[in-house]
Amino acid sequence: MLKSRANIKDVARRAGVHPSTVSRVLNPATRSMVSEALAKKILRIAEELGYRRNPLASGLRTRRTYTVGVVIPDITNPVFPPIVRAVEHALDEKGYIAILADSGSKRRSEKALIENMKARQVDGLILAAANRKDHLVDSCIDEGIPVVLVNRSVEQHSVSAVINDDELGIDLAFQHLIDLGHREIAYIGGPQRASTGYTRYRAFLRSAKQAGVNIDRELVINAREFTESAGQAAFQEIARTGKNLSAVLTANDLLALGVFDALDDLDMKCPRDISVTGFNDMPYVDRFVPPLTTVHISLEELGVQAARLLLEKIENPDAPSKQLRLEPRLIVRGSTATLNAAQAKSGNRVA
Amino acid sequence: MLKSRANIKDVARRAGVHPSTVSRVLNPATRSMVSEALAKKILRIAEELGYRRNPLASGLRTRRTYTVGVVIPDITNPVFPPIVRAVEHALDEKGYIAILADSGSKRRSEKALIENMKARQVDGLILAAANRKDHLVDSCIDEGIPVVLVNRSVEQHSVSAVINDDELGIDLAFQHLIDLGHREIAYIGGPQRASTGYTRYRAFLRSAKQAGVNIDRELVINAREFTESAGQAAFQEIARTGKNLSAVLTANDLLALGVFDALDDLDMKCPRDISVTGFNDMPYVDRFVPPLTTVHISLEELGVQAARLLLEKIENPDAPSKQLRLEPRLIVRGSTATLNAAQAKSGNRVA
DNA sequence: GTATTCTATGCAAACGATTGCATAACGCTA
DNA sequence: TAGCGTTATGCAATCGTTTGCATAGAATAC
Repeated sequence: MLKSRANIKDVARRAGVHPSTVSRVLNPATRSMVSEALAKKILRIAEELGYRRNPLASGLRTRRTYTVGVVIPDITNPVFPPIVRAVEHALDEKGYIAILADSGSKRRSEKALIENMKARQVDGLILAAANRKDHLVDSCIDEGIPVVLVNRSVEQHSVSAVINDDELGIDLAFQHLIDLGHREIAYIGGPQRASTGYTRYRAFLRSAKQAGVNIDRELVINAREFTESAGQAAFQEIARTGKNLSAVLTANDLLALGVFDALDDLDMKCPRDISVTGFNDMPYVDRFVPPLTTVHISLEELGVQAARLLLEKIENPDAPSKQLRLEPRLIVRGSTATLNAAQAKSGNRVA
Repeated sequence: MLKSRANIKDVARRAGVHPSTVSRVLNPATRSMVSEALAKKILRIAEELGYRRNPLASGLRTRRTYTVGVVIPDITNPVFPPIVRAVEHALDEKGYIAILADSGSKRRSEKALIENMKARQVDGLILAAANRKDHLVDSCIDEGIPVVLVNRSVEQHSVSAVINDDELGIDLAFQHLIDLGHREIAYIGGPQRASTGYTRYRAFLRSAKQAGVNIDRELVINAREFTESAGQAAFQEIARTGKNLSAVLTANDLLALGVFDALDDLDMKCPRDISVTGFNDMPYVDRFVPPLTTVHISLEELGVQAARLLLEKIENPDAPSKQLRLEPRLIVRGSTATLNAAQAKSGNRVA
C-alpha cells in the first residue's frame, strides 16, 4: 500500500490553514465553525486532491469506525445471501462497511471471530447464528456492543432481533396439510438450541393440539442441524418406525430437501406418497422436483431491518431494544397434494 | 463502544515496563530483543488481561491492516457464496478479515466501494466482477494495491487471477452435444465485456469449427447479463428466427435456467425437444427440472486460490503476477439427451 | 579495578484525524 | 481611539501501536 493518497495535512498545506480547520470543514457537524469562504476553498482543494477520510485514524480518536461485523453460520445456505446483501446495501447507504465472517458449525471459531471484530472496534454486530442461551451474545451486551440478531432470538429479551412469526408460519403449513386431508403428519425440526428450532417445534405441537390431531411422538424428530443430510437421516429414522404417515412438515427447506433425498432412496414419490412442506422459501425451491410448498419469509426484509435496528442502536445506545416480528405466508407448490384414497386407506407404511 | 478492553499501556503498567517492550514481546519477529524471563511475564499478563492488538492502530503505523476487500457482483448468485466462504476462511486462517461489498449491477457504485476500501487501507482486493478493459483494476494496480481477480481476467496480463479453462469447458459441452448426435446447436453467451463471456463465445465458435459443424450465426446470441431473465429473452429471440435446432449450449447455469423458463412458455420440454447445457455447476442444479448438464468448476478452489494468490502478493509485492487456470469437467445430468429420430427429421422449428 | 563491548530496555516520534482550550482577529459601541 | 464581546482559527494533546535511536546496565577482557 503506497502512500499515494492525500491526507488532511496535504489539504491544509495547500489551503494555508491548520489541519484542525480542514477537519472541521469536512465534518458537516462542525463546518459552521469555519467561515463560509474558507470552507468553500477547503472543500474545493479536498476534492481536487481526492481526499478521503481514513476511518482507521478517525475511529481511533472518535471510537466510531463505521464498521459492522456480520457473523453468519454458512453463506452457502441459500437463506443467507439475500440477507447479507440486504444488510450490506443498507449499511453502505449510511457509510458503514460489513465485515463478513462465516462461522461454519464451530462455536469456538465464532468466539474467535467475534473477538477479532471487537479488537477492530466494530461499531456493532449482526449475528445470524445465536443460540437461545448464548454466552457470546451475553458478553457483547455486557461490553456495551450493539447487537442485533437475525432470524434468531435469545431468551434474554433485552436483545434486539428481527425474527419471523414462526408460530404463524408453522400453523399455516399445518393447516394446509389438514385442509388437504392429511392426519398422519410427521415433523422434522431443527436443533433446539436455536430459537427457530425450538419455536417451530412447539408451534407444531400446538397447531396439532388446536386442530385436534393426535400426533405420534415417534414421528417427531428434532435434527441436530438444519441441513439436507440431517433431514434425510431424520426421515430415515421415521421410516424405520414402520408407522403410517402421509405428510412431513419440516422446520426448514434444507430439511425438506433431505426428505426428498430419503424418499428417492425408498422409491417413494413426493407428493404422490408423502406430502412435504418446508420453511423459508429459500431461492430456487420453485425449481426443484417437486417444487417445494413452503412458508415464505422475506429474506431481504430481514436483512434491511436488521441493519436498520443496528444503526439505530449505534446512534442511540440507551434506547430500549426492539424485536421486529415479520409475518410469513404459505406458498403452495407441488410438494403437497390432497390425501388420496389409497393413502387414506392404508397410509404409507414407510419401511 | 465502551473503553473496556485492555491496551498495551495496561499490560505495560502491570508488568512494570515500557509499552514499547510489550509491543516487542507481542510481535514474534521482535520477541528475541527482550529477555526470555521478561517476555514470559509480559505474555502471561497480556493473556490475563485479555489483551488483543488493535489492527486499526497498528495499521496506521505499519500500513498493514490485515484487511482484504472482496467485491462481488451479486452474493445471491449461487456461484459466489462458495467462493466467498472459501476466501473468508482462507483469509481468517492468516489473521485477515474480509470486507464484503456487493456491487449489484452498477459500475459507478463499484467505484465508490473500492474508493471506500482504499480509504480504509485494505491490504489488497479480490475482485469478482472485472471487465476485460477495467479502469478500476488499472487504477488499483497503478496505486500499487495488490489485486487478484476471480473467475475473470483482464487483457492487461500483469494482473493476478484465478480462472478456469473456459475453452476446455465449452469444448467438453460442445463435444458432449455432438456425441449425442446434435448438429443444430444454438449458443447463448454472456456479456462480452467480461472475460468469461468473451472467452466462452470464442471457444464455442472454435469448437464448432474444429468439429466441422456449421453454426448458424442467428442461433448465437450474447446476452447483456449472466442472468435467468437474460437467458430467457435470448432464447425467445432465437425462437423467433424459426430456425431448426435441437440443443442450446449456454455460457452459465443461470442462462440455462432462463432457457428452461422459455421452453416452459413454449410448451416445449427439455431434453425431449431441446437439450441444454450450462456452465459452473452452481449449487442445486442437480435438483432442477431437469437436472442440469453443466461444466463443473470448483468454486471453493477458486476462492482458496484467490486468497492464497493475494496473500502472496501482499507479502511479496514485486513478485510477478500469476494466472492460475483450473481445469473444469463435464457433469452429465438430465438436461441433455440423444438426438431422437423425430428431432433429426424435422428439427425443432421453435416458432 | 578499569575500560570496552554487547545487550536489553526506555524514549520520543510517527501514523491520520479529532477536539477542548487558548487567543488572535474582527466588529461594535461609547 | 479604546474597550468589550464575539467569532474564527491555531495549538497541543489524544487515540493505540510501532520502531529507530539513545543509553543504562551487564558481561568480558586486560
